[in-house]
Amino acid sequence: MKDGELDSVDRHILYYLQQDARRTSSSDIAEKLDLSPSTVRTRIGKLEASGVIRGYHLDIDYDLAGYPLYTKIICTAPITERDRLANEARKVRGVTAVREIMTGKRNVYVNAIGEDHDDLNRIGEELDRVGLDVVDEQLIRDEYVCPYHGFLDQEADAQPVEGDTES
Amino acid sequence: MKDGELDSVDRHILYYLQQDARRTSSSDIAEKLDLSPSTVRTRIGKLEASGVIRGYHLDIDYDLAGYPLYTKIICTAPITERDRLANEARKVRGVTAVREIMTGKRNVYVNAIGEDHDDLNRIGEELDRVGLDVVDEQLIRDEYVCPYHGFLDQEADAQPVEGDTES
DNA sequence: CTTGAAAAAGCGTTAGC
DNA sequence: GCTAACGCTTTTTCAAG
Repeated sequence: MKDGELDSVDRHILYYLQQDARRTSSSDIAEKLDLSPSTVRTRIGKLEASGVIRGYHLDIDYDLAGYPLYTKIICTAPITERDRLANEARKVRGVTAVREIMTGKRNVYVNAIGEDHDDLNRIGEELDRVGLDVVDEQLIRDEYVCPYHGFLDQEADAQPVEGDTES
Repeated sequence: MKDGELDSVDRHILYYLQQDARRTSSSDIAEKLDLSPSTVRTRIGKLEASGVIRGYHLDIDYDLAGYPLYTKIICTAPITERDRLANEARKVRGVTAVREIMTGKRNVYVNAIGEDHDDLNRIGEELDRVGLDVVDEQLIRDEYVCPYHGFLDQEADAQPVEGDTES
């Protein structure tokens, strides 16, 4: 599938899947879009095959789950190595996300969970051993993931979402 | 449910759901854990009710989807307002994630998708209007989400996969 | 926590518009 | 590319042990 070739149907499918990727079936989406379940199933299959949909993940409240040491580790990597090092970072036990930043010295962000302070130290050391230069580390107090609203009304605007009437 | 009261079964369930939250059924997990599907379903229900599982999200390759302007906006908020402002930031169109950092001046991280550069400017302005002080903004080149391996062998290590090697 | 039934829902495939 | 319909598989629900 070609890049950026999502039509309105695709975007709506992504939107609805974002809400509840586990319990929203093709039939549910088909109903909302006035399409047949087959069509939605085919579309989802293509979105997965093309790589637009990379997977379906859990949103976990790590704090509630008993892991209070959720941290953001900011690193520096040489541009030529950034890609490789970011990939190495993913393998470090405790790491939950890696983001590569286009420019600047703080160009690799690693989210990680430590079971205790020793474990946090270990993660930092392993990142260092990989070749990443740890320049900062901060406790994440809270994290909210939001669905991207742009899938809904990117071309047709002025479609207010419920919520601006909140008190 | 009480905090940090996850037992081995709960953690394994979280682990398997992390892999593919959409297509991993209770039965699949039950089979891997040598439990009945009912048990797994009950556990998942409790994890959801307790808030440990906050939701099931899509992992989207925004670049492939035709949204190349995936950015990280770093903001400063007064500690006393941080919580409220972070919540406001979630409502800004284009925002896909908000992270509150415990300490420091760079204490609110916002991930957002802009449709074009004007759109990025709008997002920055809206964050500013909300009361957040934008101190930095960077293009995210790539993002990888990883399952937290700690769910598997947090107390007993060197155990690659779940095994019923219990004596 | 498990079993075992019935009921429901999803899915893949086909053929056809 | 979308729809419809078939049959099959799977999951869920709900009883009870």
